[in-house]
Amino acid sequence: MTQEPQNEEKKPRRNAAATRRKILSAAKEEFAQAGFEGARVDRIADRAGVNKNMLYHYFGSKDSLFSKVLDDAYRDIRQNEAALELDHLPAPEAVMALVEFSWDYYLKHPEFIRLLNAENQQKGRHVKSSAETNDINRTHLDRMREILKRGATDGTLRDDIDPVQLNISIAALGFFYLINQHTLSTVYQRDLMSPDELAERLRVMKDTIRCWVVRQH
Amino acid sequence: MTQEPQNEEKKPRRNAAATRRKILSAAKEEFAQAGFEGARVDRIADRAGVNKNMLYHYFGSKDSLFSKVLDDAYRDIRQNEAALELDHLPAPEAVMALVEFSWDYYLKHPEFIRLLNAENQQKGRHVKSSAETNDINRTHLDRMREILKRGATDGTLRDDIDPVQLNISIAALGFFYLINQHTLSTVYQRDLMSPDELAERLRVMKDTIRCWVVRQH
DNA sequence: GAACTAACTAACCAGATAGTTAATTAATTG
DNA sequence: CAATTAATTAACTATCTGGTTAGTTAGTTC
Repeated sequence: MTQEPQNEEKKPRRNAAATRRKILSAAKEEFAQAGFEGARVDRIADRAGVNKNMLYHYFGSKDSLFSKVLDDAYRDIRQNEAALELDHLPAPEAVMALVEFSWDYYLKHPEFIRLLNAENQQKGRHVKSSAETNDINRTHLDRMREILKRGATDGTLRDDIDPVQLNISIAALGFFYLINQHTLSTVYQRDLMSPDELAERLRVMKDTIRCWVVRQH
Repeated sequence: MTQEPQNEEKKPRRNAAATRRKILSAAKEEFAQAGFEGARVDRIADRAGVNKNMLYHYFGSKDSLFSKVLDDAYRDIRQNEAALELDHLPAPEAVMALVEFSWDYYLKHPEFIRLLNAENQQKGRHVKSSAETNDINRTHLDRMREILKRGATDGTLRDDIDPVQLNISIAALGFFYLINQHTLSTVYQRDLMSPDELAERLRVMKDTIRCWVVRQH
């Protein structure tokens, strides 16, 4: 009894699942902070509190580890997005909800945009070979297509909006602001990350997108 | 006479100005391609066809060299922008001209957006200490402020548009599309860099911004 | 409880990395 | 033309890099 404490979770000295999890979490942080080339395998191991060889044991290489981190990141944002209940909303409000969602998600998960950035610096070579991520994003596009169709039919939205262009613009307005916060804050001499400025940016984004997609009467 | 050819430019074996220029040009390419951490000092020297120590002789360090490259990039885009003759245009058209300019400039100078990206990955630490870049960008903001004031006065533009937000949105819609072209093309399964798609993106950007800034009558 | 498997560790490696040193040589100047 | 200065080179260094090797040890299975 004394050997196995009962009211604490058991701490086996070996735990493959936990080790994998710790590595993935540490890798996400490190890749987001430093980019792919800037990330250091030793630093990931240190952050995870794990021997460096464990990364190679479980993931094979720095590249494969990054691919896994990226896949997980895409899955998480799309799962959260899919959890929104948009079907009962009027089409214009559904679009506004998506603008708000992507902004909130970027703010809550700053590592997401940095990982995407890192991947594009690598010319998207990891994401190209991920069938899963491709599936995930296809349904994401389909959802927007549905909303636009619904809005075009009931006359609330324009009928000539390309869902790809719209998705890109929604992401762009928030993503660019956040990823370039350092140069922008310096150049425009304003703390663009203050709560007031963040709220204002969301207002501008919604205003801009609404104006573009809503049918003018 | 035969020693110094007259109809060719002289090629002195030593040429400080030319060496500096070659280093800066090579550094711009390398930093844009690989980011700050990913860039290799040896590769810059090779590209420039110059001994590595020349970089240290003229620029002191990898960091200072990057700062210089970044400053030059900002100066170039703002100089080109300032050369536009916008005063005689109606305010809405002046805004459209600026949307078109930034898009064309990004396409013509893909290294510019990649350098900005690299700098933000470095948390903007180089640009913070560049007084010149700050000056350059202040006049860039003033120009937009003037256009908005003119448009608000003559009733063609809304009078509640923040020039900072507008500048950011204009940059965002193009910048994001281009910097993330690899993941976006994969995810949406479309070659977003084909001439047709590029033209369509400019159309969407102009449509979006016009709709937001123009006063609805 | 012996045999086996998978988790884990430590020490190591070859090549790369930013930056330095010290000497050489071409242009300039008085 | 001698002295000086600035451009240029090659060789070097200490440290870091992703990845490997070879072994040890904790759980599991039969």
